[in-house]
Amino acid sequence: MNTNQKENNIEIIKDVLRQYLQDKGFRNTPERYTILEEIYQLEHHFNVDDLYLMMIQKKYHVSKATIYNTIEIFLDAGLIRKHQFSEKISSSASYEKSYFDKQHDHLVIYKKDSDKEIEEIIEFCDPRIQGIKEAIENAFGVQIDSHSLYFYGTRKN
Amino acid sequence: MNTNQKENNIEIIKDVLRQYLQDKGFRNTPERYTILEEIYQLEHHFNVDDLYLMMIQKKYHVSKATIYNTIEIFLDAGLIRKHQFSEKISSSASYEKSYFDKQHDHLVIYKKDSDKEIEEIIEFCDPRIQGIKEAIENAFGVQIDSHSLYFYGTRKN
DNA sequence: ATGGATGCAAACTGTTTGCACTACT
DNA sequence: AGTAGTGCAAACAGTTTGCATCCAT
Repeated sequence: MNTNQKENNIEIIKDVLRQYLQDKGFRNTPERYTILEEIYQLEHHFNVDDLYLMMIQKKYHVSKATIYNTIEIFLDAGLIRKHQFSEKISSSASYEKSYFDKQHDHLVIYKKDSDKEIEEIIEFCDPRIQGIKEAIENAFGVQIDSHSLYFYGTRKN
Repeated sequence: MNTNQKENNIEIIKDVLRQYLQDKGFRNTPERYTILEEIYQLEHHFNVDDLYLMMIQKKYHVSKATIYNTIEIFLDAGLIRKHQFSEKISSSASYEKSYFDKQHDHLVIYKKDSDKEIEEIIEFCDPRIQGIKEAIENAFGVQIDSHSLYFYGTRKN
């Protein structure tokens, strides 16, 4: 993807946000667009602190409260996804931009003999999960809106 | 399952713990067995606070620190499993006894229009997940030790 | 007797909240 | 002008940690 396409994509994304804010009757604050831009420049997962520090470095004036608030909005708008990679409950949530990606799941690879230190996170997409989803919907009479699937393992030597 | 079988099961479980503690060179403290008994009397998911309050009510003298410590041991011994049902990161972890169960996954049903208030948690077991697991193992050259799969949805009306 | 395990309380961390101020609409 | 949204700091909740004491080995 070249630079022009990226710039173009950012505009699309901003339009999505603009539309969403309008539909919900929320305000068009500059902070929301700035945070969105930052997120869509990231290629990998990030957490709130990463994002906050990045923005401080770039001399943007945003508070963590606003980042948390904004992230809620982006989640609801479908612009980002939330993950909890570490099994440690007190570790922070991770996020990733989601608008241009298809839904995918994650393989968490731990370092060997390291008590759950994460070595790498690989994304994958197996269509069979759709079959399971439909089976569950039928079996229990529910409408499934989302799922999360994580595999945890270590590298074979 | 009748009462005799249950009592029998508890003895089996205690033996598993005894063996585990011995193998690891950990001590046979009464607290560990008491907490194990309490957990294995529970039919549903529980969190640390539930367990702590239950034990206080029954006049056992255990601290939360010990419960947290003990739960780590039980997890490692495979006697319990850990879950994070709520997508809210700051909500507590849930646990369940695991020794006699087969691995299963969870369907989290939210109350309609309730911003993620949980109505019910249903367990299911779809063998297709094994196929996905094996595909991932082969595709990425990893050994998968565990997985977690959650579906999130609402009841159909 | 020795040091692993416990109880207690204080510390910690990620997230949430209250409040005064700002700036969209 | 009115109020949603912001920044800041304090509060919060679940979990972890430090330390004195206890007890399994």
